[in-house]
Amino acid sequence: MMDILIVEDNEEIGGLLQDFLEAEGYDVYFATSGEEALEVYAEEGAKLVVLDIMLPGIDGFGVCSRIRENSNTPIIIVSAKNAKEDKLNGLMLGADDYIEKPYDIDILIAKIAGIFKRRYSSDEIVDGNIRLDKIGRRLYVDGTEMTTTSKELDLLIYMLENKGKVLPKEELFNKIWGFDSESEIQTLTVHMKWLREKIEKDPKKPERIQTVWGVGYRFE
Amino acid sequence: MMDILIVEDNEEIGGLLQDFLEAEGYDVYFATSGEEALEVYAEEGAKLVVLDIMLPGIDGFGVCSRIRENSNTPIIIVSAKNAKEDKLNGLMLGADDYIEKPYDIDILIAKIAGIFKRRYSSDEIVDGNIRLDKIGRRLYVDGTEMTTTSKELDLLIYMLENKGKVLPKEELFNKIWGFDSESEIQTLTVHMKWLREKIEKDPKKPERIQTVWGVGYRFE
DNA sequence: ATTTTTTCTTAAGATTTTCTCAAAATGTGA
DNA sequence: TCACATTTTGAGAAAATCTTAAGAAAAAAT
Repeated sequence: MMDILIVEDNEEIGGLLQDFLEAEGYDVYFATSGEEALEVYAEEGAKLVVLDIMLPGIDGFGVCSRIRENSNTPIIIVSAKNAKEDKLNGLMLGADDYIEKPYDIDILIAKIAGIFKRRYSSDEIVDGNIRLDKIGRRLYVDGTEMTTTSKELDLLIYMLENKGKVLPKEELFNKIWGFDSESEIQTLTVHMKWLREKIEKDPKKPERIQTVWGVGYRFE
Repeated sequence: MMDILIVEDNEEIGGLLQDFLEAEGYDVYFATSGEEALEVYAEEGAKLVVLDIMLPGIDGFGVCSRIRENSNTPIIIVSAKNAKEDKLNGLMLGADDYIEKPYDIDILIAKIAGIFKRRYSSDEIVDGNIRLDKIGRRLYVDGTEMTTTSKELDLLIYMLENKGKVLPKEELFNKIWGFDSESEIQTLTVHMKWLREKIEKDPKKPERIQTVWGVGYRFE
């Protein structure tokens, strides 16, 4: 199943949008008509649909209701400015969001990211004796809850999501503290120590958070 | 396809940059206008584009979006200092990185190397009884993991990627230690010894890392 | 406003990696 | 084979990097 199905009759707009979304890491299909969209959707499905209302042939409402017939795939309706009727109808049909043309690509990307996050990002990571509830921001080790600070949890999440990779200190630091942080890189190592105390059996001999000399850390 | 396409209207800066990058071993083309860049790009393509934003005629953003239309060639945006808007726009348009003018050539080279590494080099090298995980920076010999130091691993990677070639000591040394290293070339031979101990069946009779008398080494 | 919690800084000490040196071993060409 | 050049090797020194602890600063909660 693809990530995003774009339905848009203007090839230029659709193509550009496709590029942007692919740059964000989504698997995108771009359909230029309602017919094509429904066909592709029936064939393969999609996690989210970005749907222009103004389409030749079957219009956006038609596509929306057909998709809604037997699924609750999130749909973002795109339509010309001030088409209030569109907004009403679209939302009535169960679209998840609505955006006006011409739209700010940033906002659309943010909306999409938000939907993906709410809908598809697993809220729990389980790895060995570690269970991490991302939504509730709680960490369980061997079934018992550990209190963690915000930074610790962010760090752990990032490492869990990049298990097996060597994560250079700079990368970790930039991801968690922001590339423009004023803090010292040493701060990272201090947080690592605290994390180790919480998740390692023997913090003196870390098995999960391994240090890779001269480079950074690797989560196992 | 060339390695790097530089787009920069200042001939002096661009020419200098070209020299530096060619010294790093890249195949570089230097275009002085957006038009020329797009033409050359359409003709031949490039693995990476270093793009100045301020250009006469089609500006950098234009070039960026045109290139992005049907490719995801990595793009590094170069722009005047503190032009946060440029940064935002550039990154929005799908640039992979951003660097401020005046920039440190070393940093740009590092960014480029990073992109090439992430984008165009595979994660795992398998060769005979050796398996090397570049992402995790781990070495397996006959299936069992060997601990390696950073330099050892760098050396081994370089040799694996240049299998069969005679690698002069100076070349190896410059690649791993940097041409401006203060260390003695002897250091290289010490590291070779350590590597041999890790990957050779009989380190006294090396089969993989062969000595080429008076020149350097060759990996078989 | 005060307390509590989190985050950051710092510096000493521990650890690991890297480098240097010189003797021993090996290869090369006359 | 011999003299010479180059490489290998081992041991220890030096340098770099990481860990840790303790206290200061900042942020959040009460």
